[in-house]
Amino acid sequence: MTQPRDIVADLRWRGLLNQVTDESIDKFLLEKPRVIYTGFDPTGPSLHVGHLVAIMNLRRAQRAGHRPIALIGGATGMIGDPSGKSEERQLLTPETIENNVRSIRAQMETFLDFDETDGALLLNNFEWMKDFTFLDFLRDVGKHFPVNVMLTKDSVKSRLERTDSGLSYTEFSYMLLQSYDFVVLNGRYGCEVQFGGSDQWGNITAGIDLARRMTGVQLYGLTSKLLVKSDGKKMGKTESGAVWLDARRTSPYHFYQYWVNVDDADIPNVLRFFTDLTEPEVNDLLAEHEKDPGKRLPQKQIAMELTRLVHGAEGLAAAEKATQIFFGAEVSQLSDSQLGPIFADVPSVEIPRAELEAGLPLVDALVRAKLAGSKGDARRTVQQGGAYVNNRPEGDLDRKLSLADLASETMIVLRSGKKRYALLKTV
RNA sequence: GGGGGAAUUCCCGAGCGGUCAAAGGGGGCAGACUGUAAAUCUGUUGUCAACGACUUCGGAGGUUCGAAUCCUCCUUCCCCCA
Repeated sequence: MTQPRDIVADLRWRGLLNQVTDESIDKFLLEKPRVIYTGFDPTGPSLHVGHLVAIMNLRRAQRAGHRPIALIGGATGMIGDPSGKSEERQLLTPETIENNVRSIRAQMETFLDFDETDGALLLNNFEWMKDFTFLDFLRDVGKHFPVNVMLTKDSVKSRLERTDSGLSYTEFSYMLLQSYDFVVLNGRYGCEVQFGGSDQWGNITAGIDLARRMTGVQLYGLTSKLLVKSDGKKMGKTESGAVWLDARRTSPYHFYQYWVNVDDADIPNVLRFFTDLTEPEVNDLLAEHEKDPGKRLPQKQIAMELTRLVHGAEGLAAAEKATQIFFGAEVSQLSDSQLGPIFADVPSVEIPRAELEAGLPLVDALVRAKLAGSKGDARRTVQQGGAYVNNRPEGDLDRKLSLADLASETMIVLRSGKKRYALLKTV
């Protein structure tokens, strides 16, 4: 049995370490390979950037020599975790959850190695919760939970202190389910450590308490910091919503662009939190950036690393290709074979060739391509000099697009402002 | 159960019976400066066949030449007393 590398030290230099349930956890994890789990509730149809740190931590644990378990909360997802939530959650239907579980399962496989013996495990707590009767649960699990202790947990307390939204018995019970998961995973798979975000502290310690009461074992927990951007917003949120890991929801191009556009102020944290780069590599990049910020080396590195990890080499190539074409010089004399692959990847619209032959007003084209919310909006963009056709600025309100504007056999590149692109394809 | 207050555009928030498509701020979009960054400055921000027209101020009616502004009922929320 090989000795694992120091995962706790790794998390510490990355600035990810928030709290540990026992200071000796680093020794515990150095002694021999351990089984570590993190839970993911299938509240959405896909994982998003908000989940990424937790996933990366499991990945780091695996690379350090441990065995990670990604637990999908098919059961807990039906209840809704009150931790960090200010209001009662809307319950999801079982069908929705089932669908979510399925797609999350697929995504998880790109981050962890499930193949080798003792490789990562992907489990669903619905498996052991589904046949657990309410009476049995109350007798076997509930009995070990003193309500007065539960009431002191921050996740519960903060909700009770609010006058405008209470806490239902259902959500109150969430903690019991997650605690029981830990006990089950320990019993079945020898799992002894739980990782989670800082909002999971209460649930993790509750699980450790439960295990001690039910089986007498000593389990460990570790929470990581949540990354908040310099502007105080959550990482991975854009105006239009979450940045998903599912290529159908957030295309590799957009995913890549999201990271290229990370604020300078957030660069150090993003490098440490989201990439596998080592401490010297990170320091080098930061030093380079300091010398010549204009090159935006770290941004490009981050975008490259993460796009490759999430969307594979092909996804990265597509994203880079699109970036290259768009952010290069004037676009012309391209071929469909060059533009084709990125067509699906950036916002695109198809228009009948006849319309273009007849002369399609630029203003209409901008609206059709969703680069403008209305014709008035489109007019404004044009008037203010923010409209581009094939990267050439167009300030004429009456400008009509014609066949002569095609950048390739069938496509025109539209752009609004500095970096919002769309493709127009004739059919 | 009784009494009082509120609901305005993406959000917060001002709003006199006509001069209200509705102050101001935030956010968004675009321009300048840059580095596809931040900060800053500028313009813009209901819709359209656009010097005009149409649709908006919780909902439904009404008063009036004219209503976001007044009246009635309804819905929702907040506060005070029981």
